[in-house]
Amino acid sequence: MTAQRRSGLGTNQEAVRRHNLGTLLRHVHGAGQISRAELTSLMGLNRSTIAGLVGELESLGISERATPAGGARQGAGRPSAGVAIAGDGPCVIAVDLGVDRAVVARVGLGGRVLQQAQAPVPAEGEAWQVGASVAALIREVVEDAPAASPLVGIGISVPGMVRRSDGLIRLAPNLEWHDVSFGGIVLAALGLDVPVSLANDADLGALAEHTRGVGVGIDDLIYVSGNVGVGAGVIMGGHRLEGAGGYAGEVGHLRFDPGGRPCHCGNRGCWETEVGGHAIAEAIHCPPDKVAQLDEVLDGFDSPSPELRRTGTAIGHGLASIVNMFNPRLVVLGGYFRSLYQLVGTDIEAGLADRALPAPLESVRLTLPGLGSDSALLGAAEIALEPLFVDPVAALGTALVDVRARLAG
Amino acid sequence: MTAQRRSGLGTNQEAVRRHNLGTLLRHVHGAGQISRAELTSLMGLNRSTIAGLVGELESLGISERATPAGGARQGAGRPSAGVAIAGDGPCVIAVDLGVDRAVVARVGLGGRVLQQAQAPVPAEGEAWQVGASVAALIREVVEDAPAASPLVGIGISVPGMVRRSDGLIRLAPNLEWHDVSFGGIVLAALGLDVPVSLANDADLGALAEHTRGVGVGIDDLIYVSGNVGVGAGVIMGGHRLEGAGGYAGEVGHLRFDPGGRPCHCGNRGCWETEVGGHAIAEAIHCPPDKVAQLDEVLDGFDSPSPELRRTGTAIGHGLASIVNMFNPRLVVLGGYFRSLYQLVGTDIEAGLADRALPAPLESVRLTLPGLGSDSALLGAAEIALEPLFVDPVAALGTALVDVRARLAG
DNA sequence: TCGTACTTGTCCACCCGCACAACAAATTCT
DNA sequence: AGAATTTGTTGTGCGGGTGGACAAGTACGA
Repeated sequence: MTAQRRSGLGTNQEAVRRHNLGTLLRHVHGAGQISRAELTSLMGLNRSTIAGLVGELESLGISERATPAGGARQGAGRPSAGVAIAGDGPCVIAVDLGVDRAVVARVGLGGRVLQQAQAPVPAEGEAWQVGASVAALIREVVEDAPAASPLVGIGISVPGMVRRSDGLIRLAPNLEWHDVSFGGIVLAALGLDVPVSLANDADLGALAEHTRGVGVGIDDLIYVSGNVGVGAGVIMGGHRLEGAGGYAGEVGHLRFDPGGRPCHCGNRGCWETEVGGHAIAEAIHCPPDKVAQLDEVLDGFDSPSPELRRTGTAIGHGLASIVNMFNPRLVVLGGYFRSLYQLVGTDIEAGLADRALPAPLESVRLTLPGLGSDSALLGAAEIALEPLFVDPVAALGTALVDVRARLAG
Repeated sequence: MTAQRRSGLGTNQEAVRRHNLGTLLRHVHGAGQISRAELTSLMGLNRSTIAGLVGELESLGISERATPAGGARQGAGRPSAGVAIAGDGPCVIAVDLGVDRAVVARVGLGGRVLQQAQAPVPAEGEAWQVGASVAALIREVVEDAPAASPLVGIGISVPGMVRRSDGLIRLAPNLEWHDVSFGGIVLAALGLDVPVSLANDADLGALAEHTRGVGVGIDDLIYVSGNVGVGAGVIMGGHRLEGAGGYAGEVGHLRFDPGGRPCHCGNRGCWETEVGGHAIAEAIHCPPDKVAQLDEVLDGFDSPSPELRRTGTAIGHGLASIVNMFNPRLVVLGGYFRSLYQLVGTDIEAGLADRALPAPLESVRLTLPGLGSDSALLGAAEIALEPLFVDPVAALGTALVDVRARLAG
């Protein structure tokens, strides 16, 4: 839902104002704090126009005037006034639903995590149980929220396939969920009605890394996440690749070896059967019930075993297909691929270099996430914040004020 | 480059006018002929605004008033005046560079092919030879062009990987070209200086099918082209997927069978080694020198042989990986896949259904191109026309008037 | 220490472009 | 033929970005 699709519509002047106000807020959000002078050059608008927009943002209670960034002051001239996120400005709830635990945070503009809480998720938990657990965490997290701070929405990261039209969880294999309307469940448990956005964890990882991680300024990147299942979030040309239903990026089921092991999807030799959590757990003789904590197990290794090195090569070979398909500038390795990259990075790189075409290979770089294990959580915050950048006024109109009181009552 | 990437810029009112004029022209271009009433509802602007824009288009010599579309007239009320492409309106040169022949056309707005010519391309021809040949075809094609019709640019479809930053042909395996600046070569042979755009043939096929083929109104589609090599053009969310360097869509080198045949790319068992032109030619015992005319050979078959059916299944299996990755709504089978789809379509469909994930599978459809074998040519015209839709006034400013005279002199 | 140069914020008039309303024109329906 | 309907045309109004003039605030140099 990044840049809304105005497929062929004209632009009237009201839309201009909306767009400019939203874009300005996006810049403030991206930088956390920014001077009006920088905004004028970034947006290519006149000083007076920026002044008007900043004034509107302030009167909406979103931003506030900041002292001219005391630090690096360069050149002569009057210092430019800073625009900063207001202390009790709008916020969102971000939920990272993992296979074994849920993390919930209240996040403000600028990606600031204001409160955070987490709880284990019972294995094979019913959706409504998990929903109740998440709702409890949300109550906890808004406990200290200032009454003036409006809640714009809730963003939820899901380890599975999410239909983009309505946020239905079509399939979350490792939660054993089919067609679950988790957004509705959480809202019902809270007794609230705010906009809820759900998306795949890898998609959100990509979004977060693009907005405030290693991918800032890089418009073609892929976030490959190893989390029991293997998935990818793709950003191309600065936009999220969603696909017709929202299921794009299912790289775990790329054909890898037609003679390979059977996959839970019904096929044989999917990439996931080689580099997925269960395959790796088996390779390093890790008990199956600890697959969810595979990254911690892997972090315990200090030297790569031959099995792990083979896995690294397989990761590289799979990445080669991905790189050939998408030609990204950056591939971010998330989930337990993080740990693996630190252990057998050279094997991954070698496997990639061996199988990728020269042209896409020369411009691609592998890297670790810049946000550690918070990528998906912060990505969930981003999609919930998104409406603010499309139309700040409208988004604040539908936002919820004094959430704490409403949840108490 | 559909909606240009104003990455974070603001919109001033000059940009509004540009955008609206360009969008209006895009609609006229898409429909060929359209009424002002339709334009008002499509663009969501006021009648009078549309009137102003249409007036500007007419005074630029791009469009002209048309009688109210004599045909289906519905409802009461004054009939709406039509907007049609002007007879001597702007045009472009489209070049479809094939492995064995080059097709050149002069194409006007609305995708109308005004003149066309073609010539064989010598096997292993040097780039400058091919360039001279193409230049001759261009001269031929502008022979009868009205002097008033400005030439906006040249678009060239290339069977290979094209760098998007400058249009350099990095690799065209079946022409045996490496790092060829074909655009410059053609311009030099013509002694002209007009904007030249180059792109991969599959990318352009996707673009053309999306603009005026079977993919009209479908924003997530893939055009898979079998043309000696196998490539794909991807349109997602209505935008071309280009990738960092412009090489996205190299599906021919997806890993298909690690124990398979060696591929010219240096690997083993790429999809192309199973379903590429040479593999198919071998399977049906077609002499290697007729690979370029494989579609004609295939059209000679009236019943599918077991070898072809196996190939069909392999195509389906490969498409499954593509569908899992991109989740398109439509997959268009171009090149000799057209002939194959007519022969062994059920095997292709079965192979796809067998291997794709349920969620992406349920919304995807396979189909033949709506533009036959002209997809790439018309796509080349589209990229050449593209600047007109971004800023008609500027594009006409750089256009070349009275091309015929200039080429003669 | 003071003056100059430079950059930015603020205020103003101005212009551009879209919206809106009123009227005229053209066609269908009754 | 007249009513209803839809659209083109025209003039006015308004929103919003632009640009200039001036003030404010800082750095640099004498």
